[in-house]
Amino acid sequence: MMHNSLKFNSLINLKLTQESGQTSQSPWYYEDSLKSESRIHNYSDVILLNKLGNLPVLIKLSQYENDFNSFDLSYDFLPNFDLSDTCFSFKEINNEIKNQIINIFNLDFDLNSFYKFLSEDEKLAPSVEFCNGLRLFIAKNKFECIISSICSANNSIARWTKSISKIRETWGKEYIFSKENEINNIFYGFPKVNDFQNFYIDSNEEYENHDKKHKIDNYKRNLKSCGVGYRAEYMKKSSQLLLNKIDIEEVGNMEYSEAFKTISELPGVGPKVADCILLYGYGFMEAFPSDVWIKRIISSLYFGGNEISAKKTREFGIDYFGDYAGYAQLYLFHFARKSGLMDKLKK
DNA sequence: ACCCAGGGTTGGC
DNA sequence: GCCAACCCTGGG
Repeated sequence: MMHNSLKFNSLINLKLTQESGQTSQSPWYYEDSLKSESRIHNYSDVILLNKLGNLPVLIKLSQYENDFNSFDLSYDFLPNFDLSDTCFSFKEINNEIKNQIINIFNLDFDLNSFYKFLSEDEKLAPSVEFCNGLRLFIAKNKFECIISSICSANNSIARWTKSISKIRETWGKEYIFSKENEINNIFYGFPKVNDFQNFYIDSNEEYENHDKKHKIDNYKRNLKSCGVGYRAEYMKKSSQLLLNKIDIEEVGNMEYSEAFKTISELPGVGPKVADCILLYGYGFMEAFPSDVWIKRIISSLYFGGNEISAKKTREFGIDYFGDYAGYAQLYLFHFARKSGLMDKLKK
């Protein structure tokens, strides 16, 4: 039972933010409910309070269908948790949860100033209405974001989201909360960098063991069983680098250009994926992930329909939008999807 | 069975 | 710097 609660007063459309297909993480568990004939959207997931000994907390966010100016949060601990066994206070826990939620949903970002900026550009102005309340959905786990972004390359949103969920369910730590009032009470974390070192990537590796039992065990450790295909090798090699060479946290302290160079060293990480990791994983607002769609949109809006390269698209975005580059990318992508502009550009 | 596309990356010239 | 080849899976 969720008895602890917090309230947030910020402009945000939770549903839109959760469902906008951002690459940082799979959407949280969704269910809707009714309260005096008003519909409520509820999203839940587990977050780890890393400043409080990685204490796992089940978070549930609730927002009325038509209220984009506030949402409620309630949370719960694992059944065997006893606060008096720890040295933490409720106040500390509340603060830490609040900080993480502010970070994940980028609540410190001034949306209204951004909307003013968009409105002053007639090409961007229409996106405000389509995307009202859309915010960045920043990863709560940077490593997950890196793997998830590698998985997204040359893949479809539906497929890579499914793969990531499967990775979590297969190797992630399981958290089982009490079932009272909650439809879903089982959640999974994301496997650690260390876990990835033991994964197989090649199906031939399974047959090195003649024992049938081992074969099954090995299959369970084969990344490809999660449908990631050839990206398995990238994931494994990248996690080796993240263990031995590149410090995940350190990248966050770098200047954007240095961070871009560093994260690009990972196999399977090209310019587009690097920018996704930096934007959705680290919150580098000046990153401008340039994929085929953004390329087409920018070409159409700012280059008279003459298709420019992805590299040039990125340079244009960084240059033209500055610190709003990441948000501009998010809004343009979503606007193009929703408005039918994408279908038009495809032809 | 075949063909194609998916919010790209890699390695070749 | 450009372009083809390419790695897989799921849907038509």
